[in-house]
Amino acid sequence: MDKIANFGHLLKDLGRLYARRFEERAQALQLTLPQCKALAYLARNEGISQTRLAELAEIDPMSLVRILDHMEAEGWVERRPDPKDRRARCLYMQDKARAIMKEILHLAGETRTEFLADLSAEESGRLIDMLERIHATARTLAPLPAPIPQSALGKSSKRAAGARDRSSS
Amino acid sequence: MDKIANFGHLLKDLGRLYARRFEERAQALQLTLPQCKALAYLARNEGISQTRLAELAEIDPMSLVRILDHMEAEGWVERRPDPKDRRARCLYMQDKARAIMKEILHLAGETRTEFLADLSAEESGRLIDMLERIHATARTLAPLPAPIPQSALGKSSKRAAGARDRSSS
DNA sequence: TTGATATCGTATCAAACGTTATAATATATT
DNA sequence: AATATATTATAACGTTTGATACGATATCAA
Repeated sequence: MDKIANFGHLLKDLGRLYARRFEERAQALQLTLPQCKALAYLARNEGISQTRLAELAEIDPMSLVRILDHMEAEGWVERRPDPKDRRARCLYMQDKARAIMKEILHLAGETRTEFLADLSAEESGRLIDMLERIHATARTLAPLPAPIPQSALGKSSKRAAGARDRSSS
Repeated sequence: MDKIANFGHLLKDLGRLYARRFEERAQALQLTLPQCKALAYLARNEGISQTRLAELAEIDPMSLVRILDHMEAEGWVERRPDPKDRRARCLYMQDKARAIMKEILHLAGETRTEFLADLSAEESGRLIDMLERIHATARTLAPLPAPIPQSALGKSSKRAAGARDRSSS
């Protein structure tokens, strides 16, 4: 009936359920979905910097820091100083991580299959294709003028950019 | 290439972008997407309890409490004691909220249109239909045995159900 | 060189989310 | 009626997430 406001929630909720399900399967590995994602990209690009990995995997750099903090502490990955740039770190997988990459891909596949069970292979393909198209569209939207009704200058009164509620299911 | 682990992130990220975009549009109203969602369901069911609204809108009851706290403080909704059950509260919209329901639906429509711009009307319909099917599938998955490797009884050592990282983009 | 600006990684802080626990009240059972 | 159980709403807590700011280093311009 009011699918209108629901479109966004549908996406978000599905993302949440997918992550939860994947992590249920991966609990033996003690790895979260974002961690596995970072690992998957790192596997194909060992030696890159955090910034680069963040770009490739489209993970917020600050989030990546935290992901790596945990994975480093658990011995999955290693941060080595970059000999060319003392600011940067080069990222490497530990053997422990290499050993389970196949398992991770397997779990991801299982989870995806489970979610797409009701769709034909063709539908699944179209779905992912459409989602990617929307994502591309969505990522190029950022601007949007920002009204600024009346209090244009000087006045720094009222609710500037305040703190509102953002709760959800 | 590794769309595998990406499926979940795609959904989650789209949900995030959608909410952000909607809230950009709705900033004049100072309402978040979840708040608008709650309002939309309440509009069609004034007088219901929080539990009921949480069910209808599929919002976690605890989250709904917080959403209502804010909306009540801002004068959008009202919590009245239920004469039949002193535990419960009956929810009502304030005139202030009634006045902007159309606007909310309009903003939601705009946002949705914007996101689905690259898809034909038919594709959009199929997309939402598929997402809903997946959602239905996903919601019935909860169980999954939970391994419990060896330390079955007594032993409450090591990582019980600990705190892992969960960062993301 | 020196100084301005950009970049890399991280700390910090607030908002949001989820889980579990709890007070008050209602319902069911004996 | 008396007791046990369930339900409604909320509190309290810990974790996660996002935004901003910062220190260190690199790069560019003069």
